Amino acid sequence: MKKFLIIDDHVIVRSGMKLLLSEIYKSSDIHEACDGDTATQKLKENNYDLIMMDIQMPKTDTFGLMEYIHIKYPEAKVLIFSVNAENTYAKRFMKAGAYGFVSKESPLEEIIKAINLVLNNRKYISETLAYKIAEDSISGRTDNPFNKLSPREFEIVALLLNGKTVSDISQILNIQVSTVGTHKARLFEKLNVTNILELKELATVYKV
Amino acid sequence: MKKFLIIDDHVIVRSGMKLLLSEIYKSSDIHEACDGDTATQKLKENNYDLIMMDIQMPKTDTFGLMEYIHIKYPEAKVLIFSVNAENTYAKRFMKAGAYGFVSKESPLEEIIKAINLVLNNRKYISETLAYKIAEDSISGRTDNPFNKLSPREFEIVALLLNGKTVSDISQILNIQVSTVGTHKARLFEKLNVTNILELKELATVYKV
DNA sequence: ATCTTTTGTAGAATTTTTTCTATCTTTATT
DNA sequence: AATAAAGATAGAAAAAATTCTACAAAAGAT
Repeated sequence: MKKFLIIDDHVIVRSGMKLLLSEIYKSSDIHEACDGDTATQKLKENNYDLIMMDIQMPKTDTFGLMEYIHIKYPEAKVLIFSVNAENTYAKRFMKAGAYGFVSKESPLEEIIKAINLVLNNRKYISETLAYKIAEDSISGRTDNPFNKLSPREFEIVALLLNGKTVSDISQILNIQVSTVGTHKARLFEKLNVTNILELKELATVYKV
Repeated sequence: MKKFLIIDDHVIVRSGMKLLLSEIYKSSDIHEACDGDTATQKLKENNYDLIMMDIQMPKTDTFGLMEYIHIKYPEAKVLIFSVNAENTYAKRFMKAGAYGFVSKESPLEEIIKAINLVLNNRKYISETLAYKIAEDSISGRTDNPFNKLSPREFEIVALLLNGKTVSDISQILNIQVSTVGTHKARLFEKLNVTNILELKELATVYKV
């Protein structure tokens, strides 16, 4: 009897995922969480075989959640399930302990494959992503400027790109405004942009 | 026996929606389309009681599709089902002939309510959206929100959209920073945006 | 193993932006 | 013409963001 946790803010996506999981694993116990708080609550009370998580949720710092899960429950298997383009996010989440990364655009077979692999303790990334990562690491090249960012900086760009202000971010991340300011300045420097619109444009180009 | 068409590029969303519809209408015939081409194909071959459509799909001009459906099948009832913030898109789609607009973030009850209303030939929009639209039409119609701006405000949006800061603008226009600030606040209010990224998005939608 | 660089953090000072209130002008409305 | 609404402008106060400096911890390099 498998136990699943689905973390996603859209009720329809949760339903769809639930349906899919219950079709693959006839008798399974499937829980849902619509935000980070609910998720951590559920995690405290249960022991899941697989956690499916979206990385774009309004009130939740999903990268932080990923790290938290990985530290608190090192055995947990998290399969990231996202609408975002893989390239930039995937590597980071994998590094933070995720077991796999599938796009919501993926065909059903691929999603099923990913679920099965992860349940069997194997990591999953799509072929195209694997290729990209290999390519990057062979050429030692960071052609995507966002790869130059540190984890914290990346966390902050994501929030910035989401329209969050510096003080919003300082609250979300529980750090001082000046700290956010420093990160912001450094990341603008690294990305060679001077304002949020340029940042947005760059992010669009690199499908961040 | 109801006949439904779900147009969405995410297989999981389609599944979730399918599940939901089949739960409300026990015996129903539910078709899916993952893009505009498939959708028009399906529409040619079938007569649907309700069409559920996402407005954000990679390879599809969904606004064009909406207009096409409305012209070709004036009887068709389309319920827009979107992740986008309502304010910007909803009105345009409603004007183009949609019967309703729900956000994917909406709670289940609201989604169900919308589906039932539309099936009974009644239009549906959320209360907050209705309020916004009413407010708009009371104040100053002009469906392109940028037309609501005064000449000076328009001058300032243009500069803002160009990445200029408030103090840049005060210099360029030879007016006080606080004046620019006032204009900016008023124009954000009129356009119903809260930050520069939203402004940019709105400007893109309206090809400003 | 040691030195260097990068990263995460923040206090304090400074600069910039926002907000609030208010005045005068122009443009509608009756 | 009289009155009302909308627009352009700021001063002052308050809030937010940036910059500069600094330091400890982590990661990399030699």
